[in-house]
Amino acid sequence: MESREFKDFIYNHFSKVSKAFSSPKRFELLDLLSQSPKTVEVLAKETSMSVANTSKHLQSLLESRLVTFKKEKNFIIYELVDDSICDILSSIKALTETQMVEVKLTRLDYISKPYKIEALSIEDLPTFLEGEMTELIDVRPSREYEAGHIPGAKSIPITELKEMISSLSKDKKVIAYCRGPHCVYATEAVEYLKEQGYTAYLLEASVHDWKQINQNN
Amino acid sequence: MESREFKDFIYNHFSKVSKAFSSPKRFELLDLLSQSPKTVEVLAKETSMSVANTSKHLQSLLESRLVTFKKEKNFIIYELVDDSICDILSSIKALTETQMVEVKLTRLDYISKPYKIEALSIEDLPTFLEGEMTELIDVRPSREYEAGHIPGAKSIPITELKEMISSLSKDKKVIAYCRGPHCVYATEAVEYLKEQGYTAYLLEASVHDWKQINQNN
DNA sequence: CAACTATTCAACTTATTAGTTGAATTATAA
DNA sequence: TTATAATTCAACTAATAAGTTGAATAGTTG
Repeated sequence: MESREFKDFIYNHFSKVSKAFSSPKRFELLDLLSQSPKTVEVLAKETSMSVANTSKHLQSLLESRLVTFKKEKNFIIYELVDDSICDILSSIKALTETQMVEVKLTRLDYISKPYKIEALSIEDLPTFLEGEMTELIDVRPSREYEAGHIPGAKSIPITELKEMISSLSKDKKVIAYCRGPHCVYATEAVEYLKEQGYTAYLLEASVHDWKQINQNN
Repeated sequence: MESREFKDFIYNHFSKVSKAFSSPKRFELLDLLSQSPKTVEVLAKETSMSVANTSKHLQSLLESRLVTFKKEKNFIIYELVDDSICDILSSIKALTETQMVEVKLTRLDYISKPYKIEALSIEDLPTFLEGEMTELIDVRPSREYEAGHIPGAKSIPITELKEMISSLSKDKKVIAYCRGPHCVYATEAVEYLKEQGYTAYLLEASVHDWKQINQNN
């Protein structure tokens, strides 16, 4: 094997894996799967794609070995093969925000709502949680909560916030988090909580961010 | 702005950055630039592309803001905008090797040569360097050495190894490194040194790997 | 200024990709 | 076994990307 042939071979493979991230919808699929395993149907609904097209994307992700699936009843449940994919997703997101300022601005703009929302970073969390006067809530779908959550967090899916709000005490500060800074569930939750007279904060971090920082303990 | 519209906007941008990595030649360009800034001509030669095509790829990298350039005389020198790009490159390489076994096998196969070569990992390095009986050599082009190298390493570009070999003592163990495990310069160097009767080892790591491990000191 | 060099642009061909729709497959449950 | 629900396949269209060649531009040096 010639040197050039060898290089072409390996760079072809590197780029094949990179291609998995290079379509907006496929990136979104991987991002959703980084929260928890999901069925084709759920993925199609969340990404606003046809089921057929979702399936096709999943096939291509299978081919580049970034996802696997398991069967359960007559559902096929897809999941990421490796946690390092989450790291790659978040490095690319971070790079995008630093290099393409418009993305950061759009996000901040989209998140700023009539009620001023105060955002905490993951480093602030421990000090906030000290003392019993705060409550941490995870507003993602319950499946994602079950697949992994920040210790001490209570599951209140955004879809059920209205019904479950009474379980939260107005004497406590409420901290809401969701899939990460590019997901709007937590923003919506904080907005609603403030409207209802709660003291609420946004945690701008994902479970994955939390894990990365706390992997040593 | 609607929720779907917002998602489409940000995922479009994430994928735009990812697209930079998704062509084999562009990945190779980024990989070369991760070693040191380079001119269009050098990049074209190293990747076996026409200058026009190289330029076009560089334009697209400029557009996705992964590279910048500076002018020097009538040369245009491209460089990466951010060190985090190196991290992304190496995560993708690592993921590719774990998921696509054929890549790892091909690399190991390509590297195995008539002379059995012993490969050291970056963690082994400090113990090997203790005592004055080893010599660490950097066999990349001198420009890349100048842009950054492992402390204590001596620059002996692979192209000049024949002439410079006399500067190495046969009483010392020689450790050679290059751009990383997917670059063959160090392998070729070790092979040649062994033929000439030296005790030589391959360091399977890049300067970037070294920096990552030693960033705290 | 003229000659030269490095780089980019423009026009074009070929190949690849995203997405649609409707039919086919597969597994479960009645 | 049949009906049903989940998923995939196949055929097609429209859009995008990679690469080639040759001309254009811009900056340097004699």
